[in-house]
Amino acid sequence: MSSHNSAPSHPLLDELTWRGLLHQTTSPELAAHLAAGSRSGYAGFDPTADSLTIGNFISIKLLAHLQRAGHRPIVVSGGGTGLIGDPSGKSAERQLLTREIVDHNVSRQRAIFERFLDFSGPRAAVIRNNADWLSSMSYLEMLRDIGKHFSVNQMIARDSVASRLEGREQGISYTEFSYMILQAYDFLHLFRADHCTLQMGGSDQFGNIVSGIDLIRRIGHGESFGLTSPLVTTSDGQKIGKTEKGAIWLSADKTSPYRFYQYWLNTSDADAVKFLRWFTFLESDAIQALAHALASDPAKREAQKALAAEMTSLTHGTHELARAKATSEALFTGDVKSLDSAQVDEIAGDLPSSVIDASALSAGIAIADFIGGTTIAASKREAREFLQNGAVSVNGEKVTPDFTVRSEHVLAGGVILLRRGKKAYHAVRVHA
RNA sequence: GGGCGGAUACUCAAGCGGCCAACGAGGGCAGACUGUAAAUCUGCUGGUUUCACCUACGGGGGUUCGAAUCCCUCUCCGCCCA
Repeated sequence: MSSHNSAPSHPLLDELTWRGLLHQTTSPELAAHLAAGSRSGYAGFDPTADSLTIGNFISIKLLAHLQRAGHRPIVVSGGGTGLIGDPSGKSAERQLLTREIVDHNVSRQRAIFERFLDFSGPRAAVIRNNADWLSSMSYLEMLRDIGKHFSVNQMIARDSVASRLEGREQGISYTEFSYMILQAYDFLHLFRADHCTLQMGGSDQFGNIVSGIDLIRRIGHGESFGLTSPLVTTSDGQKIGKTEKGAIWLSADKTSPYRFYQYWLNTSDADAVKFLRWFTFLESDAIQALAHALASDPAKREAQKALAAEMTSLTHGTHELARAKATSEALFTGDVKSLDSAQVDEIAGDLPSSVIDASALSAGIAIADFIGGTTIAASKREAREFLQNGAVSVNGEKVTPDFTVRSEHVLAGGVILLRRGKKAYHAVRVHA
């Protein structure tokens, strides 16, 4: 196993380098290989969920950069390996997914890739499902033709395996132990079927990538390459895209465009420029300009705004971006009373909401009771606490604990907007 | 199979008959300061009709005026001996 960080000399590698997305390559020859012709390269994705998160976005972006540099990206959905489970980076044995779930997830993820990669033209992206070649292969074939080329001595030396062998309490099953053979075989298959000569992935995939390259050298009698991106984290070492409310997904039904926009907008100063390089396709000049803007007037948050705008339009389109921006604007300026009913209705659609009967309101409801059943406060006890702290607003105006909600507080769109603290909103729809 | 130790709130981790809804740390949430940032400081972090009651310390049963704390049993986990 060897790695190289020496100066790359191909536009793709240069691009990834200045963006901070190049961790290591398997060979210094990669630049020459890319320069000599149009190549095909792939990255794999686990079908463990029916969508993808911004944690997966870096791998998607590697493929996108590859395509922009004149090569063909191949998305490999791990429909077959997903039935096994990759032990890399996992401390415990994983639960196996059923065939039905994996198939369903693979098909749902397709739609996401179509937004970031070009599926037309001479360098059209393609999607492959490794279940197509893995599931038809017999166990005997696998052992005879593939397994023969793997040394168990090397396999157990692998970090992902070694860490599981150390502690007797966790262990690793034969199934997961075999994972690396399957992934190596994927690369061989793609090498043969699609002339694919490059595999990309996160730095934790380096070992698996090298296994594939070795296998191709041994029985494919060809040369292939690997490239990894660094593990991306926030400045305080947190995983990106993990929030208390769950991961940030790339599909609107799991993370609304508004929430998506807000996630990026809330990026800390320390991370903003880094994220612009990692996640957006903005040019170096544009990012430098934003870096200067951030340094000279951080309060304006221009870098964060650009990041949020870029990511939202890229992922959900310009129409959704405009909506997310408008919603954010209205909510955070507190100026919700001047909105017309259509606008209020749209905003309410982006927020967690609940329904209340108009008749219940005519008598007036104490604010603590009103908030109790919403996402603003988990219980009435908590509601009282927030009210005591002065954390609650109704329609953009701070309220006191003795406030009573009445019919007159219903906005044009038949909605009452609640806010707790700075960022937690809830819409109550009033049913006539 | 035998011996020993353990299972406590989101996590780690005290408590070992009443002063325990349960020390402390982390996390989370809110307030102040700000910029929908970071850092810092303060408060909160089981529920309700708030100073009272209810539900909780792996499951079930028991002792006691009273148990997270003692006893029995079940489940799971760790260590040691076979």
